[in-house]
Amino acid sequence: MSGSCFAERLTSLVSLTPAEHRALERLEDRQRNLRRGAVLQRENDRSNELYVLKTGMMMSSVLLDDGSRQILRFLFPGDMMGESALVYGEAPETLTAVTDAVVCPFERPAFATLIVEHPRLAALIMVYAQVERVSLTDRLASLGRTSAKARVAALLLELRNRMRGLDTELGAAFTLGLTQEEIADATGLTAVHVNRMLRQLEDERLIARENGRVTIVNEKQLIRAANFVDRTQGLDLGWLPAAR
Amino acid sequence: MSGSCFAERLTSLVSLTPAEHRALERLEDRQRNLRRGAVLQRENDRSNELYVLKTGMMMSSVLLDDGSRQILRFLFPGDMMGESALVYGEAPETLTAVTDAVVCPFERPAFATLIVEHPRLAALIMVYAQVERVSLTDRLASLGRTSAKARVAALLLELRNRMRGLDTELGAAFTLGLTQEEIADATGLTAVHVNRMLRQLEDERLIARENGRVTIVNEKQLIRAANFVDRTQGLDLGWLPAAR
DNA sequence: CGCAAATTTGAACGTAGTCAACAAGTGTGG
DNA sequence: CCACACTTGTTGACTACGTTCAAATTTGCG
Repeated sequence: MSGSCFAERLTSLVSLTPAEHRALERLEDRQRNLRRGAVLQRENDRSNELYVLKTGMMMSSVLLDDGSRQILRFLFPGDMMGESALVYGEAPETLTAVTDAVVCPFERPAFATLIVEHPRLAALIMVYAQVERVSLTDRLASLGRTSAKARVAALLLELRNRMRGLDTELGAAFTLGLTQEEIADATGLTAVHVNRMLRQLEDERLIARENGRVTIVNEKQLIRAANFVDRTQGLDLGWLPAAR
Repeated sequence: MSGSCFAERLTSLVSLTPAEHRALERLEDRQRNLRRGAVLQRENDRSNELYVLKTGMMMSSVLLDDGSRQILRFLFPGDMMGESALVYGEAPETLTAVTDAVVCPFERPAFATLIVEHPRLAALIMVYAQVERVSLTDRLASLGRTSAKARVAALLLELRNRMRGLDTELGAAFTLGLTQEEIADATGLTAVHVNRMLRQLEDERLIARENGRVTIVNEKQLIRAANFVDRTQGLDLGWLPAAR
């Protein structure tokens, strides 16, 4: 087993060569611990580093000038963060720890070296960027064209599926780890309305709740209510270049 | 001047070597013409090809099962399309010609060859993927957290800026080339309400309209009304690997 | 235990959607 | 050349989904 979280993520798609493992481990030779609520990168601040999330959950968000917040994405162990440092001198988004977390920062030149020496890893990074892009477009369609109930249901399903990607034991019950206000900022709703939608989903026996724990009671119906599309199937990586 | 549209786009960031030019030209050795409304790639269809848009305007969209549509992105000459074929066996989105258009299709192995032989081009492709991702997150925040008026205003500004990227002569007036229904599907609104918002922007002297032509009358105020962030400034590509 | 944060619920309000009718523009075939 | 169908744009009246505001209750934490 490699010491690299990012490598571990990639091995779910292809098995890596020893040289590739070593290259990825170099990205994670430093660590930084974050407390819940800590800000790793702030919008409009100078940004030179990228990160791999090692443990915990984080989120990326933007703040509008009326003070409202839009959560763009939730991040889990093995996710790469802060790629916008590859493009923008100033960060376009804020990275915040949702739970206590451990991240591995690395510099842009290290990234450049990686893609020169390991073109297959470059390709795999592009693959993950695409997966993330499609997830963003699914959320865009959710915000643009579905009801409040559907958006909340879709978020629950997305988070459950992502958590199951890390812990295949995970069943129908899981701990959200988000406040209703955070759910609201992710779905483009108000906390009050999120509360009503959760209650409605509960009344309809699609989910159950105790404290922060959510149980998906009727997954089929929840998927329908959410307009949810599962993107974890049907990946096709036949075109990848040879490994080094 | 290179024959490649994509190369032309990249040269606005860095100047390319002759070898890089040649490599990009190979991606565009075939052409296909599309009529307005033609579908290049349909959601859930098998997808093996990628494309570079040569002339015209296209869009990518998804269809929800209640029949509503969300437009994800508008595409302009030099944009790469269909990158999801790098990941998914079935296309997650539909590609449609908004105007008559010319596209250059190429196969996934050609893409693999490109990034192996030209790591700096791989890096530049990642850079553009990031720019596109940030544009998507801006739209996500727009749909999630801003008013109908702001969303319409933001779309007008975004399209104008993208068109100006191609034609630096372009002033305050430009031809939208979209129906109000298409604006609605891009902003998550109804065509009726888009009409009202355009009228309101006109009544407030932020824009003017005759036929399909829009003139930005008061850009400063329009930017404020739209909560618009211009991302064309502040790019930083100092980390790029050496060219081959 | 005591306090702050988070959740829950109700009532009133407002933004955007729905439905319907009409006008203007566009292309087609008789 | 005009009649016709069809798409797009425009406007009004009504509806409904989600927001706002306020207050009570529960939960978690020092």
